[in-house]
Amino acid sequence: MNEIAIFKALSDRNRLRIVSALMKHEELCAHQLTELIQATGATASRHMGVLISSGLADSHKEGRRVYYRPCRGQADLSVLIGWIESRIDNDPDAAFDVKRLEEITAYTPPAGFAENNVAMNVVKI
Amino acid sequence: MNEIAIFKALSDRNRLRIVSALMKHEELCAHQLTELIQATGATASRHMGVLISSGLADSHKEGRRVYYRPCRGQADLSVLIGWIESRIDNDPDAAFDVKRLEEITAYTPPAGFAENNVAMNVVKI
DNA sequence: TCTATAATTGCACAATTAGCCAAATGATTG
DNA sequence: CAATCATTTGGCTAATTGTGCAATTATAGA
Repeated sequence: MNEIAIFKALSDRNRLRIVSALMKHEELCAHQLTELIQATGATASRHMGVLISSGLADSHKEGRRVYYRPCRGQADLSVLIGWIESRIDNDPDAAFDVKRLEEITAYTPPAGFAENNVAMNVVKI
Repeated sequence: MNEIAIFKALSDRNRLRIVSALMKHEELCAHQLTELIQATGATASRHMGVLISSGLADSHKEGRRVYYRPCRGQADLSVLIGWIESRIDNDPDAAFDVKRLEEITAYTPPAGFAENNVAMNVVKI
């Protein structure tokens, strides 16, 4: 709907990392995204709010977790998403995120075991 | 090169108007862009600086005027530009700008006649 | 119900940004 | 040269934004 809101949403490094992550994994919970960008849950939550209100992501709640997905429903966005994807593929920083995200998602702890989440012990950047 | 800089550049209403204008006219001078966005020359100049350093526009000087062009050279950008174009086509606000830009370019005054530029007397929004 | 976990919201703060005015820089013409 | 025009840059302000901490809401389990 609003191009400016979309560009604004994509113009922050952490939000762009999140969008890229969602393009690869189709579904990630707030906690995983928080780990990815290495910020507080509050910050990640606010970033997700921006992505949702610009139409770039959707969320749904399952138990006490909130899961996010890319908003692929909108055909309008597919060209833009495709462009980002092609750029990301040549970006070494993004490659590092992809690897890290695999570690994060490899062991997604059941609710209530965040402290034992091995992904949390991965070296911080 | 840098997606974030590109999105940041595009996330401002006036810069998006300028980019859209450059897509339609291929070459516009600073004064024309200043009129389009109805700001001071200083403001327009800074916007152009952002667009140039993000790789979205080029400039070249002719006499005392500076002309700007979309940076179509980069094949990387064509998909993104195409997406913007398709969105703009359905935007009534953008349609108004197109009309107005035709008035502005209809009579491009020779250097030294800015005060008599009929386009300057067009109703301000 | 009480406790632990997950996410969001209120508040504060630092950093960035869009905008203007005024001064400076370039370029043309008398 | 001096004057004029076109654009850029310096300095400032108001508004926005990204972030963390602390408090709050919501959910699940003992």
